[in-house]
Amino acid sequence: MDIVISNTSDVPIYQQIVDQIRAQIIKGELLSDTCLPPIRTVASELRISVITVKRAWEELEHAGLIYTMAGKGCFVAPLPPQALQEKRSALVQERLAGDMAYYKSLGLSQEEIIALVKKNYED
Amino acid sequence: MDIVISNTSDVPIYQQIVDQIRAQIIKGELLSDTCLPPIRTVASELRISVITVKRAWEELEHAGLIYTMAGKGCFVAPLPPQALQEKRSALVQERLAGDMAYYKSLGLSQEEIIALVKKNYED
Amino acid sequence: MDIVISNTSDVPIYQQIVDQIRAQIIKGELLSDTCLPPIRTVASELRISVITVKRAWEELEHAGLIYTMAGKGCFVAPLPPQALQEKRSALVQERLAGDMAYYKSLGLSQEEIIALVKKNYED
Amino acid sequence: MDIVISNTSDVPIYQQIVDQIRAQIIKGELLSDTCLPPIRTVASELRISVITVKRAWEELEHAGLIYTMAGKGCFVAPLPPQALQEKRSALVQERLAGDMAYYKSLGLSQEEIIALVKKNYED
DNA sequence: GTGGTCTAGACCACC
DNA sequence: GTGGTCTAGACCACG
Repeated sequence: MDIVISNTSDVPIYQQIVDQIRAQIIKGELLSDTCLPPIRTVASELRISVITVKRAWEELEHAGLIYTMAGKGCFVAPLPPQALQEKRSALVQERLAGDMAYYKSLGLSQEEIIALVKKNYED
Repeated sequence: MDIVISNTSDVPIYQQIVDQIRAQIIKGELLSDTCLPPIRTVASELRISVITVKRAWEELEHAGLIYTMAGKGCFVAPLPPQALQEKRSALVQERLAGDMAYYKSLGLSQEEIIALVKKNYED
Repeated sequence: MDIVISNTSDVPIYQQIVDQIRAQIIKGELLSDTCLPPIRTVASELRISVITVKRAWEELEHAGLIYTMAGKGCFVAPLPPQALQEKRSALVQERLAGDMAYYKSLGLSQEEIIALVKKNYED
Repeated sequence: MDIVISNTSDVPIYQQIVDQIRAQIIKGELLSDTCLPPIRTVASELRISVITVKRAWEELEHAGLIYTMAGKGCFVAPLPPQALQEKRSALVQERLAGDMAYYKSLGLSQEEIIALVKKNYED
């Protein structure tokens, strides 16, 4: 598990975990039916509460990205590449809408946004 | 005052107000030393508590965008265009950093992001 | 009348006026029985409300520094030099107590305070 | 928490709290990453509203002296001694300017002020 | 358990 | 009329 969390961020810890696991699944870094580590292990490695990890796992299960087998553990859901692409698009689209509204509210033109993207993408 | 708030948004009401007033000041729609409407008026128009409006006004004052004259009202701070530009850039830069990190974590290339911006800017 | 007021200060305008007139009387710059200018004149010169000036005059009268003759105007009270000295001492003493408490609460030694006074007196 | 508040003072309660906590941090009596007591606890001990304590905490956070971890509590910010010194100097300098202006307006010489400081420091 | 937000209502000081 | 402060109480999210 490659997860990095920030205690000072305003994003809830469970959300940070969800975001990272989800991204790994969508990008194919976590393959179907791969077994996720036990929540206690993750909790101790990240030095956070088991409850928080459980909350993240629940969100992922609810999103259909993982499934639970009682007593055995949690596994990456068997999703076809197409389904992963759709989920990715949905996430991107959702975020993009808010972003465009924000930048436009500050008076940025399309060209300015693109210029900024080019300038800041590598950081 | 052109303010629109959403009770269902996960963004706090006072923050929505801050964002909109700030944008109007930065874009020059609200000129220096313009008197803002009394907090009670705004509160009744938006059908929210006076306290919530006051909270927004406080944030704006703390950010140096407005100043208060007790007993008289609140006014747009006299900021030179350059200062407004700097504030705008700071806001954009701050948001952009998080955005780029998010899109890159989902595996989007620079070209994909730009294509999406072009496609969704007008909505 | 040599009065300068600041609208942005957190000190109430009427208080600013009181402070300055009081200082002038105590220092002997305004002599006994001198007639103060009409409140309307002061108000228009300072571009403030008549009510505010009246409030200041009331405070000064209450402090025994001026007296009012209905229909004629307000005059500097005839106070012996000794009384003025006492008032000055009282004002100084009152302020000094708060100041010492503040500086001590921040951990400044007597020597540090004196050094700062020497350094900043001329500004 | 060593906090003493006065209901009769003209200084707002939340400001009294801010002043005292700030002084304790600046003087090193509250060390970095120390967990402050929950706002509800402080409120009940001081017999004031939770809101008032929260207001004080907010000011301290805005000043960079403490940081908040939602759901966990508030902690003293990890500031190097140098930063604390700078904050102390800033506070002192700000107050000193007003003090010097006040004393000079009453006609006190530098020597008189120093004499008064020596005389009243111990009280 | 913690803090974050919002509400309704009150009292005060200043203009 | 204005804003400044404080109160009591509620609901929510996070851990």
